[in-house]
Amino acid sequence: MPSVHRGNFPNRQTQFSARRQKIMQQKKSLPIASVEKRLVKEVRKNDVLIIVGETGSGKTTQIPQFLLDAGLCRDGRVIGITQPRRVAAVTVAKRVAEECGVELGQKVGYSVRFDDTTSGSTRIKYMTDGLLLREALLDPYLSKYSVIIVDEAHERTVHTDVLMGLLKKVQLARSSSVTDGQSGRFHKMPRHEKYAPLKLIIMSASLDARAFSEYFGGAKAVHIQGRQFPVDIFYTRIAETDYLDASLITIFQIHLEEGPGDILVFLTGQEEIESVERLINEKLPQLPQENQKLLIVPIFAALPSEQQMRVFAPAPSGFRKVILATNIAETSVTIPGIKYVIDPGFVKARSYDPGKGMESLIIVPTSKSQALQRSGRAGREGPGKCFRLYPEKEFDKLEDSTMPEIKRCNLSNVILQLKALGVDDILGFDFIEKPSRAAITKSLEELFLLGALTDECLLSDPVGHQMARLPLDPIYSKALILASEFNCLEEMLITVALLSVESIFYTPRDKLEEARTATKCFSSPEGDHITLINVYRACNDFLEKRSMEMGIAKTEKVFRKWCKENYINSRSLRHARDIHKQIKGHVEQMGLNLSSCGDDMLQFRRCLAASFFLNAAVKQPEGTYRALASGQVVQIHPSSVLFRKKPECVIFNELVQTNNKYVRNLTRVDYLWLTELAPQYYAMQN
DNA sequence: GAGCACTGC
Repeated sequence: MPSVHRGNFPNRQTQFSARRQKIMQQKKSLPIASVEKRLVKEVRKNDVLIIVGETGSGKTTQIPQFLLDAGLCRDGRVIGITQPRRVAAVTVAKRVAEECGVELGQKVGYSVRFDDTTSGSTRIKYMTDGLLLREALLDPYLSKYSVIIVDEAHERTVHTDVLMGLLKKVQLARSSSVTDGQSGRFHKMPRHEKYAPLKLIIMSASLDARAFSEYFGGAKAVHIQGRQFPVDIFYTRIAETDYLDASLITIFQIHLEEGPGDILVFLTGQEEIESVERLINEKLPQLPQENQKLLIVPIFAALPSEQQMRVFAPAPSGFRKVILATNIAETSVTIPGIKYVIDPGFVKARSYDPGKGMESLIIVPTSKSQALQRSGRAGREGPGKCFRLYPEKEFDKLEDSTMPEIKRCNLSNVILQLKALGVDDILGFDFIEKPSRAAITKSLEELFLLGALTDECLLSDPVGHQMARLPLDPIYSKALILASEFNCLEEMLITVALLSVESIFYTPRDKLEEARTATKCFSSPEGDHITLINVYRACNDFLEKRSMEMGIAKTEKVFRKWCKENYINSRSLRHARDIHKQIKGHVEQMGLNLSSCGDDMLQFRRCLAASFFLNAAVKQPEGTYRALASGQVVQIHPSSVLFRKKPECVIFNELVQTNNKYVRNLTRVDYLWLTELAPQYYAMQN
């Protein structure tokens, strides 16, 4: 740079202090700043406090700082703040470290799976709720925390719900004034002076704090004002029969009649998004030339991240951006520039049928709070408008809030963790909302069949305890334990890592043939599990050969290139590699026998049969399959390498209901292996 | 010959 220009740039020191000044100003202007004293007083006075704070109140970043300044971290103890999502934990921690003027990982840090920045001097610790649950397995009293703040509690994720039940117990066990023998495992341990009382703060964005307050014995609730711009809500006069068509019309109506500002449309899935995108692009040329400046940007979780990033780029000058999004834009991703929201009122949600042991995704109406959350996305930067594509009287009929996830999912993992935490009576556990008896019984039964529970329904030793230690689906944890006996733990580690992530195969519709040719060289005639291992090892071999020649940064680039060339989703494969590394560490610590079966894939397939005997299916004369455990008639999913082969007997990992009932991720096995390797179960069946 | 909202350990 020519030296004459140098004087025109502020030096780093001035830049730094200018930024700090701006941060301090922003901090002071937050609605929460004026109630610091009152909040601290309430926290001191109440063991449990519910804080209702609307979007933009600053509760997540400010309250931990208030409490630290007020001296709640004395004796080296920590304020823990849980978040349902990793990104939130990471970004908020970075922001707060900056506000405090400290290096991340010192006074302020975060800890999420695969990424822990905390140190001995960390006093404000942001983390995911699932991680705190794991910590409780090692430290049942959560003894290093003086305060635990559960943020975004209104989202009611499984982890948040279990955590609240657990924290209630921990608080009771740590309070010196209470003497009871009803607090699960805690009564087995002597109450000790070193466990100072634990303060709990439950933070929620939903206006209704009643459920939380009642759950915590009538806990005090305080409200904090948010900073949200007004959003006008519009309804249709009559019910729409086709909400995709209605969305399309509304997009064009806004585009032609309303002022500048981007549009966010909430659709239920990839297919709908792609079809609306196609329809817009078909209609666009029919508009007058000057009205054709619309930029369509899709976003959903399965989209490769480079394409996801397109939503953050501003539209070219004169263009209006239309974002077609799934629920990802409701909470996980905040998109700037949105002034108009179109909400057809539907969402794709998971549901679980304990009778059939089957999860499925179904399209259902949103709840009121979800509709509110969606409309709020139009008022982040200025006043906005939200178009709900249903009549107002339909809104009144919606459920107030979405059914908590814990009532819609398989509970095996939850129950295994609770058992490991010393909660033996699952039906009697104080859930904020109790799952159905049928769902609890079904999962208890499954855990029993996997050998995790004894006849008395207690955690078995060592199998049950080992399974609970592994952060995996219980059936995969069991597979690892068995694999060490079958001498194929190396193969099984790769398999369960890959089964734990989204599909690693990336097949864009327009390049179907190329993708197929690319992945063909990995496929095994025995089934999908060995095919997955082949991909994983091919990638490893490639990287090993290359990494001798280059550094880490370059390896990363080469990794992405390899994935792209082979039509592999690099995000999924990286995730699987992280899981593989983490679980490998766990099984080594547990002293399992880390051996390989080499080329003896028969041995590995026998191990698969022994592990997944609950998920076996046999071919029927018509060519369909019968799942042995539930008796359901299923088909092989077309993505399987066994789709055409149709072997007599298979084990599978997933049974999903879409247009048909499909099984996915399968391997060919011998029916006789099942009766040999799981005789208790197959004798019972016959 | 299909189609998979979103998180998380």
